[in-house]
Amino acid sequence: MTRAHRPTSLSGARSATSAPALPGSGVCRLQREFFGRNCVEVAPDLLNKLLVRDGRAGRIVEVEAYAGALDPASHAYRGQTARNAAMFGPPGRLYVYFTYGMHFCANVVCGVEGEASAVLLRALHPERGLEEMRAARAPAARLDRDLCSGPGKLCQALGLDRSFDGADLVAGDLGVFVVDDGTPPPVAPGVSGRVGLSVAADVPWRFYVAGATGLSRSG
DNA sequence: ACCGGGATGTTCT
DNA sequence: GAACATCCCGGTG
Repeated sequence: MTRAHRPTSLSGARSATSAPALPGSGVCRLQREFFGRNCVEVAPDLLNKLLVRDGRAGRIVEVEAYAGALDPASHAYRGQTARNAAMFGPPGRLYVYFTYGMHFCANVVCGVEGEASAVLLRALHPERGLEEMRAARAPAARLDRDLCSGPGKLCQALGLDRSFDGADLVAGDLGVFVVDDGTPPPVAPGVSGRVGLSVAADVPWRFYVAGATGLSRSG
């Protein structure tokens, strides 16, 4: 995949500056205000943003919204626990949980503190650090399009685990943040029911970049 | 292409 | 003890 420009400032962007724009490029980190809206609004707006973790980055191509206490499918539906505590914190942080005995999944907390509104990151288009991603996903992912084509896969590819639970994406804790490189979200994103749920799966809160390579299984 | 089963361990009932 | 916001591999059409 070709890029119009290579944002060289990405790799070195490690410090917790509050400046919205990185000097010398149209690339900017998303600030807390971006996440402080309802998950159903934030979810499609996250499409085509970059999730960055140190030298690795992928473009977000598939997400799902989970609406806290109002949503039977949300981990927050039955209130706060040790596991889901990060979701009840301020927006702009990660909620990372462990599931099926071997996989991690990452959410972006949004809304307002205490609301437990979140967006599950389901698939990325790999953009940078592909060698590291391949190493992290070996031996399973044979094709690059399978590196990040699912919520568990993208966490494995970027090395996101329990230690990233609660990481602040605005400050760039542990080298993780979300970046806008000027690519707008799709005007008409794909919309469908949510994947892998036994309750409230048909709520149309899955959003994806139509036609993108590397969507998850049910994409 | 599609489907079925097993892996694996944390969390909550 | 059951459920789980999953993934991978090996079967079959």
